[in-house]
Amino acid sequence: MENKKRLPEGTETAAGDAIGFKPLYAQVRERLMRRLVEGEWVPGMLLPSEMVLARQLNVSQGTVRKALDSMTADNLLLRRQGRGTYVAEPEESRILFQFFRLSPDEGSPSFPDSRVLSTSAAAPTNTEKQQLGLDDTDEVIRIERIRSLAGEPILIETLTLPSNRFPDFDHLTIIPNNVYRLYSERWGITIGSAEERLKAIAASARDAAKLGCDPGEPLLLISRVARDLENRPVELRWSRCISRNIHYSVNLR
Amino acid sequence: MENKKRLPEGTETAAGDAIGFKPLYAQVRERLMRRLVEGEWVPGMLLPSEMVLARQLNVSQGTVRKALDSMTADNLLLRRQGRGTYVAEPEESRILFQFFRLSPDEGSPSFPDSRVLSTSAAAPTNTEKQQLGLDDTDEVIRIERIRSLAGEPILIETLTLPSNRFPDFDHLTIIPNNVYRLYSERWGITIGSAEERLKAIAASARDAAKLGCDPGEPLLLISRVARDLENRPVELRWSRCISRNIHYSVNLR
DNA sequence: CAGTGGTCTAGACCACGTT
DNA sequence: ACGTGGTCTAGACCACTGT
Repeated sequence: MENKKRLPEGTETAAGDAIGFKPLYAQVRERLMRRLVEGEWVPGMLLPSEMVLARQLNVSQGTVRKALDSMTADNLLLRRQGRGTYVAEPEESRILFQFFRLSPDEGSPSFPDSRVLSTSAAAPTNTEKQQLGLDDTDEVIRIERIRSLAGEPILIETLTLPSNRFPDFDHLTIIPNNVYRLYSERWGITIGSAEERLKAIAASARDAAKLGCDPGEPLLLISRVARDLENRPVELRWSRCISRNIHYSVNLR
Repeated sequence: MENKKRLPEGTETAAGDAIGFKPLYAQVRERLMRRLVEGEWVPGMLLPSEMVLARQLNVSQGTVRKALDSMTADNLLLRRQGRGTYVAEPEESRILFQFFRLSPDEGSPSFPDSRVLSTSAAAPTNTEKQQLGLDDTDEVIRIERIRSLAGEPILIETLTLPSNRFPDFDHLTIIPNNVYRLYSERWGITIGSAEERLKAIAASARDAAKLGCDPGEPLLLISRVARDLENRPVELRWSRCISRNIHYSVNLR
């Protein structure tokens, strides 16, 4: 029963290096992540079984399992007993659960409709440059849309995308409701995480007109930075929401 | 190498019962949770080592580890290599990280001061009865306080507690800033989780006066239901926050 | 040094889903 | 019947901590 030595491959350092060692399962996770990022495995695909991966990577099944479990915890994979391990898909139900935190005060959450007001290309603002990691030569795409629940407009939002990550965006004839599925299918960009900041603001005259509420009415402002699997920011989102009959929910554990 | 049969103890059912089996590690977790809930293990205490627990419970070390890992993931325990496993304490730094999601727009988050405006006992409202699971004979304690960051009042909040879970609350001379530590030390109640709902509202005349802002100014309303280790609701919190220079942050993963 | 949790392996059986 | 992931065990070595 030979015991494999820890050899962080690709990161050769001096022999006496006392720090910076990664557990084997973390190295396995990184290898599997690379296969996801590079598009070798696409959403919906069935992965090789644990035993096969273990032989491929020359580690034990238990170590592969620990890596797969960690990726499953991050909603990147889906495991089903008796069937296998699949690459997670950006379906509405999962997006709804993972990235959409608004629910009606009475009743269960559902995915809102959306109507695009405008799409345009522009030079990024300073904030956009900073949050998306762009420089002066870069360009962004801005999309403004209104989203409704049960026919009632509930929020107006602006999406900002870096043009270089979304080539030919302007060739699109329609922009679907579920943009994360679009990012995945059209450009192979998987949204893996996001940070949101919430504030209460007064409705601007413009937003009020679009939403059909009074100017100055309190709106919930949700600012999102969404990141891809390599943790690079790929979308800014700035939603202004009428929270009269709707709330944003958070679980603290 | 005998293989232990799964015998969900304490839940005897018909022999042919095909459903409702719990994995061993989940049963171990429940046993350990009972020792926490019943106060055998108190915050800060060093738990027996994995090997000792494994012998006590007649399972392998790996199974104990899976239970301990799961409790550590829920912030109930703290594990330190070389030292041991400790019961988590409600210190400010942990509360700040786990239960306090407000940060200044510029700078790092910190725990706000608080000044109590009033404490009173009363009959619960219908909402309170429903959310705390009380009936007509029960009574609640209400605390209203203002919290400040860097001298600036940022929010006013109302706490509602069921009197029967907090006997002699009115004997308290002072109510400390960190009430979760108070709940733990005085009544042995550990807050394990909470749900929050956020909305944007207009400041009432009364809140505006107390906070020193304009009536009608948009405020972030945060409604919290906090639960103990047995998942029973033990605190309602209704915070109205000036979010001009402050935001509520959420990570979506 | 001894003791702790952290990692890794190997092999077994179980529950589930497909064939 | 077969292959999958899920659970459980046992034993080994490593890294960290305090003596």
